[in-house]
Amino acid sequence: MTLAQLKVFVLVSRLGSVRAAAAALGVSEPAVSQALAALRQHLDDPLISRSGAGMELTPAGRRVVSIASQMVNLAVDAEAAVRQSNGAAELLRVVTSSTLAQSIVPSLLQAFTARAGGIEVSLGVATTEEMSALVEERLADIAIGPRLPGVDAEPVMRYRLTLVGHPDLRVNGGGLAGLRWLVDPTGADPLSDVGVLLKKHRVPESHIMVFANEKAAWSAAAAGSGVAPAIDHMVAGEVDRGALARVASAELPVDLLLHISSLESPRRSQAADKLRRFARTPDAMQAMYRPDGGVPAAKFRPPVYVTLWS
Amino acid sequence: MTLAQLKVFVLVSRLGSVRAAAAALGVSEPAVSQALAALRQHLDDPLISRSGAGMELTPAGRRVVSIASQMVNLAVDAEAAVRQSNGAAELLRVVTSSTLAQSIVPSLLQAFTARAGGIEVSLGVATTEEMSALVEERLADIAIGPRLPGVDAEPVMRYRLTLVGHPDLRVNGGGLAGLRWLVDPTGADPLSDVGVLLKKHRVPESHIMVFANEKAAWSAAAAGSGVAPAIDHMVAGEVDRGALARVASAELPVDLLLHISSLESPRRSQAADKLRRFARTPDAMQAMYRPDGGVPAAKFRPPVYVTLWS
DNA sequence: CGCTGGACTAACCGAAGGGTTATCTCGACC
DNA sequence: GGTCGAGATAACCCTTCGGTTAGTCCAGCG
Repeated sequence: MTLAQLKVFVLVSRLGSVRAAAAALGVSEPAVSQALAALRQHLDDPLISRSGAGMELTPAGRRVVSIASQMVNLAVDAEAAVRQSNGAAELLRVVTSSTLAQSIVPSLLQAFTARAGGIEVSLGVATTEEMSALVEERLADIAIGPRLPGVDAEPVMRYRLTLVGHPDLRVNGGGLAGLRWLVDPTGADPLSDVGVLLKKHRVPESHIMVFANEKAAWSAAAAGSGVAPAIDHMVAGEVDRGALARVASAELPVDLLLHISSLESPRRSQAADKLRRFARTPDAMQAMYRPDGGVPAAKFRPPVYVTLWS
Repeated sequence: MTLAQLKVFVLVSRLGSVRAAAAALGVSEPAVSQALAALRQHLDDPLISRSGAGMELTPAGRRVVSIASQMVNLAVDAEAAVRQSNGAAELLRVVTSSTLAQSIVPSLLQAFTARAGGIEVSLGVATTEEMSALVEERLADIAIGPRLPGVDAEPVMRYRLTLVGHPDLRVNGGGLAGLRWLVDPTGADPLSDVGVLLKKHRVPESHIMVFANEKAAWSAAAAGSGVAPAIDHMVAGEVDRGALARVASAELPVDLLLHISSLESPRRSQAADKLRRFARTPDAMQAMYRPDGGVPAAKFRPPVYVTLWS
């Protein structure tokens, strides 16, 4: 019985599938399946098993989940305690959507670390569903994205979701469902703002193309391949250049709220608390609205693309 | 950071020495030293270091001990929870002294398991100091031996400690310190009843011979090699046969109390509670006073000699 | 009835854990 | 200032963990 196995088990039970846990952990699905098998053998109990849609915990499994969750939490505490005792930088693990990880969040975090000092930030990308599980299991300290249920979430920023496409593009009768949608991985997350929108308008899978990042989707849109959802002030430069044009419709543009979510106050780390407070300051607003991600154009920094941490 | 490493660290900090922890765990001292080194490296902190007599925790070490202790406890809980959910036998880990493990305790436990049912008992041997640490860290459920400080201890039995030797042996002027003492490993435990006695009378190390078990010490005593402390009713058979004779002195025989110790009520397992209650019944008394250990002479059962459990 | 998605199994592999014995280092202590 | 006890290290071995890819099994479904 290792801590890694316990972590896997907790995540599987929270996310309700081996695949989802594997994705959240950034490993192959057999790796998760095997860790689970090892734990099952050790405890001599199936713990969790498939049952139609989702998985079901055995009586023993139910009890083990809560204990295992505590153990994983304590492991995090232990590492944090040592760091703090030794005056080392606190570690703040932020998780956000693919879209935001490419634009708003890095500049926010950069401003934050420069301002706060003594805090080391790592950024991970996850789906909305994963964010909930990660924060609740304390595998991440802060989630930035849609409002997460079950944890302490507060709005920090209002932003406008726009649709852009080639300047000559005209939307004909079919409405949004008739267009080819060019999205980044966040668009494939059914609980993301874009995902919800696509579902609401019953855009068929065949009309959705997922690109590795938002920039790629934009350039495809600029080439006339379809329309791409974008955060308005992030795509403003392209629109000004004339490479892209906003596409108006009944649903878009729409104003949305960006939330910052973490555990409720006593259970969240000090660093998480600091970031929450910082996110409400004018400095933070300025950083988040800056279109270039806050990084001087000269030195290119590849987007942080860690799915999760060890 | 593995659970095994955490267990080692907790034990070292409780017992105040690597050697003691190694002995308690039944492994070599480098094994413990290495586990500790691995944890130190992982957490990047010395955690604990020698300082004159004993060892001293670093600030980080102090915080990690308490967290690690909780984690080890939870690991035990998890396994117990599974066993219980599945209706498997509860596991009761009893720890006692070498002497008692050869005589009184096995018959007590045998009577207990026969009576209670659904409880699986495992017996380990440890020094008095180790017993305290093991019970407090929940690496054992029950300790049987001298009264342990800091935990919930109650007397369950009165027994007489006698000194036996060859029938022709005469004690001359030198008193107890002048005799050759033939003891089992419990005699080498400075906090055991016999150990306290030896210390009190300043018996020099050179006059103490430690045998692997009490029977061996007795037979050496019967051969005239010296005197052996014994639980009176356990050695009665040998005395009746004329192989040994009681040696009277100012200090011995002496009446002592056998204690049963465990964590206080809410924190101890149900099985531990049952054993405590059983130990006060007449059936238990009868089992403990039976000289042959309750095992029919015909089928010999080797004494349980696990120092600790995995 | 075959396809497909999701969990599991098999076979393999490198890294780490955890054990041993032998040796080194260092502080306490006569 | 030897000596001794105790912790740390070195060298070595074996097992387990944790990861991969490839393939199997099975339920649901068109």
